[in-house]
Amino acid sequence: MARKSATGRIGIADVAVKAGVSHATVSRVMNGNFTVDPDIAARVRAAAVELKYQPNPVGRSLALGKTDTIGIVVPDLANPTFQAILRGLSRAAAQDGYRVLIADSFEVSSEESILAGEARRRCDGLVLCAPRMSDAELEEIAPSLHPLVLINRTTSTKGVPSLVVDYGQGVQDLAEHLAGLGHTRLAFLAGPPRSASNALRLEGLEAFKAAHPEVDVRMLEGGSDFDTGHEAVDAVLDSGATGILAFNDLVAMGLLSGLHERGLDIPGDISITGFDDIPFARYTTPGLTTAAVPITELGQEAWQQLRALIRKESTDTPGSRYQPRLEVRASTGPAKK
Amino acid sequence: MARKSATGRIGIADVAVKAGVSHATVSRVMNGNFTVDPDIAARVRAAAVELKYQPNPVGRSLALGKTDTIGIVVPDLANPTFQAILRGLSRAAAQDGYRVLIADSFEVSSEESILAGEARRRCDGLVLCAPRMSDAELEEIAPSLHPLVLINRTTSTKGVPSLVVDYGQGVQDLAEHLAGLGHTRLAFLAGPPRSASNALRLEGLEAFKAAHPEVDVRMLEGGSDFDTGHEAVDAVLDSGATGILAFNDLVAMGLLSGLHERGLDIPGDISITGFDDIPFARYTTPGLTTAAVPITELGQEAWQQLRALIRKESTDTPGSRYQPRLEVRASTGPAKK
DNA sequence: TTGAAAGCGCTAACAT
DNA sequence: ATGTTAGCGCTTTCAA
Repeated sequence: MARKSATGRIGIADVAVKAGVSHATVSRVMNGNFTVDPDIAARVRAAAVELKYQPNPVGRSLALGKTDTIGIVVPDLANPTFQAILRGLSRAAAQDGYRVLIADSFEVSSEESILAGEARRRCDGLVLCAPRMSDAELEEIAPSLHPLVLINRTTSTKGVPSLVVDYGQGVQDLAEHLAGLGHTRLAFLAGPPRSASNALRLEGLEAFKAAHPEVDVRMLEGGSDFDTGHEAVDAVLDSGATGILAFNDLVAMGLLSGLHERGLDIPGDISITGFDDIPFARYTTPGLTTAAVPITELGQEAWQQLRALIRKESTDTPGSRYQPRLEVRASTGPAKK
Repeated sequence: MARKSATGRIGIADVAVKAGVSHATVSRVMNGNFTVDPDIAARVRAAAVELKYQPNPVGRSLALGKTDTIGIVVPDLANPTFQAILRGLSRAAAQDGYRVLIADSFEVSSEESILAGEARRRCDGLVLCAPRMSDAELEEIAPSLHPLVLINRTTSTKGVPSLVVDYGQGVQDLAEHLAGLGHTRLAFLAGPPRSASNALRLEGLEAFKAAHPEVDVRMLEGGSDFDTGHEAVDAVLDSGATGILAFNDLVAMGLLSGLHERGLDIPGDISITGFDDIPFARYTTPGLTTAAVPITELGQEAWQQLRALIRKESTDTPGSRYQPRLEVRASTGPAKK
């Protein structure tokens, strides 16, 4: 047996012995260094194949100071939006030979900075997805997280690109759509209080209210998942609103289900809008009117930005802004007279 | 500034200098070794805090021979089933201080063993999710992947627990349900050819056919995603079947949508069943009859098994078998006369 | 072209 | 109780 190293696995030393060279030479061959004599290189390669030798990435990482891994921290892995971002990120990173380490904060904002720090130390860069932490906290830890890319959040820290979706515009478009259908009493079923994208939606609604003083817009507390919508039925009915802007598609779907259980007709009695246009939004009953966000692209773009930072190529890219697209389906209709 | 180490980050040596002790003592303090004098320990801790020192996990991993990270390789990160498994796994592992590295093979079976090997080398253990590779290949690489847990796949290699869903029984239950509604012409819209869970479904259908010679069961080629179902409309109509067993919920939803576009009534004209009971299955039009799989539990259980292997606690756990539960909704109804 | 040796940041056995 | 030293597995200077 050729198992010599302490870990019990085949190490570079085993190959060196088998090929009758120093481990430095094995390293050169494994890394495609052409200063090695072809014959010796062949011998080394043969030995490596025979022993099924694969370099230990941890040793490599320590020597090279890089891990070829990036981290992503998300508030909730159950959320299709974050799943899509993760997918886009993973796919793009894989094409450049990078792997992705995930960290789910389960919406516990106090855990985020710890998770982010831990993930970052194991990785070459980090994507922070819709962090719930305060601006102050974000600003404090951002420098120690560099290279860092932010999604749906901005910071004044230099060199941290932000990819943000213009939720404010999206929600305005949806509200305009409802107003255009004759709705004069709207209600916004809000998202997690610490969510920056929720704050952007609120800003958008303020702009809408300013432009449409004739429309009454109520604010309802909420969350980001299906249950939130389902549990909001009473609050929605009490509000007397005929057009409901749900925080996102999941909340809208929960609400839809809850209202159906009460025997209400959508959109006959009440119109509902979502946000995100997750793949399932078109298969609800009725299909969900929503604002479509090119979310997988966002994950890909996050990698592009992060890669540039890792390669120290850019310091000047502030990030990108994405415009949602109004997607009208059957969950919205004319207001009841 | 206290930045001495080559990487530019604060290292154990910086803390040692600041506290006026050796780096070994710093290591002891950081690892909670009580043989250190309380006063000195306090001094070290103060220095660590002041310098914002955090041990480098790569150095630690190399010294300890463990990474506190596990890997998971999935055939398709866009598939809600694998997302749910990932979520359950990540959540359970996080509670024990482990992180998860993901690898998406994008249904390219030839990539799987490479991805698995790479992931495994960076991690302390691996979860291989519904691998598409051949039995021979799986058996060949399984030993080098240990500690390894398999999901929806079995192998004869010893010490590799398998968590499998009894898709055969589930599909039988669904077929029985359709037969009970009077359907005598069924069609199975199959999954990816290399999918072991597809093979299990086929076995289940054989058992069903043996028990119900009066029922005709056609086999249709397919896949695992929404598009597969959508594109199968012609094949489904040509088959003349009135009861369609889709490979999973996604395929069923795609088919549902395609049939609606052709003006067919579900379940009036054709009954459809899915598989998995993903969260969205109840929000389609009509709600999808399906076989519910406790998928998040599966991810959790995968971690329990993997943890036992990592801790070398078990060699005798063969794994677990999960029974799907028939979930009757509105997408199935009496056969047309 | 190759080997010896240093070093990546850390832990742990050993010595004091 | 603490410091010195030897690894962990690898890459990379520096000599030869």
